[in-house]
Amino acid sequence: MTQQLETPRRTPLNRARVLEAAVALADEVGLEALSMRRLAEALGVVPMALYKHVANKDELLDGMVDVVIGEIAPNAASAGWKDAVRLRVLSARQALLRHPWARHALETRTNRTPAVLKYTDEVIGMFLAGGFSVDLTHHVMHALGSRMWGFTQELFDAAAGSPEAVMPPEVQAAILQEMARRYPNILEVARVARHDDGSVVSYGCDDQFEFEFALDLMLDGFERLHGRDWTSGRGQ
Amino acid sequence: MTQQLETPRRTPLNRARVLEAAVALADEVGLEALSMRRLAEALGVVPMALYKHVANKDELLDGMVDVVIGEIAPNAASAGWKDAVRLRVLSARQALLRHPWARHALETRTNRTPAVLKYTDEVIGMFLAGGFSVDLTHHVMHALGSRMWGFTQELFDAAAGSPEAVMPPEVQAAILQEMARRYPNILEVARVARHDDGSVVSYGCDDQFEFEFALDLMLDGFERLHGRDWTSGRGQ
DNA sequence: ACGCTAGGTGTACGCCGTACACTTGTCAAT
DNA sequence: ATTGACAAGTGTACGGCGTACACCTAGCGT
Repeated sequence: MTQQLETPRRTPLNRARVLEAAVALADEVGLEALSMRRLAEALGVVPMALYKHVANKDELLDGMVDVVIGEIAPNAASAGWKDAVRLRVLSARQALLRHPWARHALETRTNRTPAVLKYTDEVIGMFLAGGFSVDLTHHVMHALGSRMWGFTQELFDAAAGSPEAVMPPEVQAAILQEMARRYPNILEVARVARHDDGSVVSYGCDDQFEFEFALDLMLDGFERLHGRDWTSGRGQ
Repeated sequence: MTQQLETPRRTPLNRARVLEAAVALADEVGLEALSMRRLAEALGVVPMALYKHVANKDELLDGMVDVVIGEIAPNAASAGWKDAVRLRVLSARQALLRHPWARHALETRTNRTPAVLKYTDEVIGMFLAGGFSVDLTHHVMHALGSRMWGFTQELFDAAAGSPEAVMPPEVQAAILQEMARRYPNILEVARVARHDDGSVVSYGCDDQFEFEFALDLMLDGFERLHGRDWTSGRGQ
């Protein structure tokens, strides 16, 4: 009776619901804080119940990646290969931006899930459809690398800014001075990247701009190679 | 007395020895298998002893990354920015290839250790010394991204090959056929990438070639932009 | 001779993933 | 109506993890 009130016979879990909840939880608390126990709790269920729907945590993560990839807009039949790839990659980027943990998950896993293969296959298909040789396409795909998914390492960002705001100003200034002495080039670049070049705060790169800059650089390079019928001399 | 025989007053640990041992252990067993407990055991010491030399595991990993970066050849005063960057990056690649776990560690950490900053600063310095504007250098560094460290995502590799060798041939063939149906483009590219186009085995991309291909593509792009005094219209 | 300190120890806590044995609710076949 | 197979969820337990905290102890400067 109490049971009837509290849990009116929960509609049973299934793999899709588990994955969906995992994605939502990861969105909320991050990938590191996502544990089987915590996910189970969020679903109002005991941890081991999850194992009836996913084999283990690795498989859960693979499934989560597949969910995100499923959000990438399908291939719009577009004019040329260049626009087609560009649009697709930028769409992938949007999907990955909605799920900040997905980037890391994609990097980490050994990813050969159907969704990953399907997306990869489609991107390759765009180059081939654009008249690229199989050989060039192969190298192009390597060069594209993770940019295919709409992300790049951000090893660089916030290298200088956001000094946690807790330090008294004179300490901040001292640190900045020390950094300027040791890493003058970083600071010079950071100063330009900062749109208002006044204070220490508000470091900001326009990530979208940077991403498109790099993507277009590559696509232009591909176009040039394709135009001159480049070949590696090792294909075929 | 027994103690004297077994442990003749071990020379005391220090941070450098801990990091060195951690690097060696990670080289041997991989990053996931590297635990504080296991590292302590390898050093013949109790786990908590490590905490006298590193603050915690994160700091240990940062230190390990610094060790690897320390192995990158110093900046050879070279003719032009292009060769200088090229050599430096390829040297970084060599260092990272010696320590397969380092790539992942670099991606994962929030890396602002002195070694990371120093290397970054030096790479930036090469572009500036080559006459690049600060603005262009900034975008170029973003575009370079993790390639600066000599690696790229290998999301692609071994996508088809190495079917674990345990399956009977007819199962392998069936799988291959199913893959050919669903992912025809991947398979076509993989077939060319495989140097002997005969059997299923021996999938092999020349990673070094692929890396240099992509690196040169970017460097050429940078050169072209620099040559025409490209500006983002947002710098300065 | 003494006490400070750096380096190493031992115990313990709360997390984690998950193996394994169990209950329970559902429904088809009898 | 009874049964029994099966899918879904439970409970307990194990070994591993990072690390807080109190403790010991050797060696050194005084």
